[in-house]
Amino acid sequence: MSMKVALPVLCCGPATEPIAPVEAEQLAARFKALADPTRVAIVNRLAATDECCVCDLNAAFDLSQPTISHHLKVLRDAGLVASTRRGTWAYYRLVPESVGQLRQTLGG
Amino acid sequence: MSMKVALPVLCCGPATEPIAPVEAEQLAARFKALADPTRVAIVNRLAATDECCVCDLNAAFDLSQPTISHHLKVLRDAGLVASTRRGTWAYYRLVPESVGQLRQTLGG
DNA sequence: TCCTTTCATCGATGGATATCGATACACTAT
DNA sequence: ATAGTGTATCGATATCCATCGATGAAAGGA
Repeated sequence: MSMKVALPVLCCGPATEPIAPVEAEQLAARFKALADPTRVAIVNRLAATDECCVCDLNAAFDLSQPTISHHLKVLRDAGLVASTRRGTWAYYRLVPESVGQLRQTLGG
Repeated sequence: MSMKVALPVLCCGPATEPIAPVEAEQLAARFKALADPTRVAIVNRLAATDECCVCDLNAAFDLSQPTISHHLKVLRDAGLVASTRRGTWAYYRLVPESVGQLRQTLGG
């Protein structure tokens, strides 16, 4: 009988502690909010203008108003944007901490 | 008759040129590749170990081998990882340029 | 050659999502 | 109050995706 002790030839060692599952889900949820061209464009616009009202986004994206509202809700639920109502209009802005968390995950 | 010339009260001006649609789709496709907890964890692991064989990932993620292979394909198709076959094993590694592009999009 | 191991692909399925029209809600002005 | 406008939600539908078992392909060892 060949003892076959087979030294543990790890192809790749777990160099550092793997990411916590709950944290992976958090990050994935936020990346998913960016997994749509319209939402990428919205975030890009918000990054350039600090604040933006929905009426302007409706005009900019050749999509129905409910669809834009849906995308904004997805970004809101992910914590990537925040909204404020002033009078008739709703204004949206980025949440820098959340965006920064994603950037940091990508090796920032 | 009140002319109602309504000065163009732009809620928010388009401060800079909006992102090109084709570029938004490119970015969204890559973010979509990260829109899954398992894939976030894989990328996190690759970022820590430089190189990793599939057999190790299969052992690490409590998912079936085809499922892991599927996730690796998604990451490959998005250009976020690359693979090399050496003998029996396939080794995966990050593609730093692609990851960097995403980081830059997030305000890097 | 045959067998084993490693990895990729295929086919199916349950669940999520993007989109729209219709509708409800919130605010302003008359 | 009533009307009008800006925004959110609802309901429906077509498409996409994560997951699995089964199978195929490729490499190495007996």
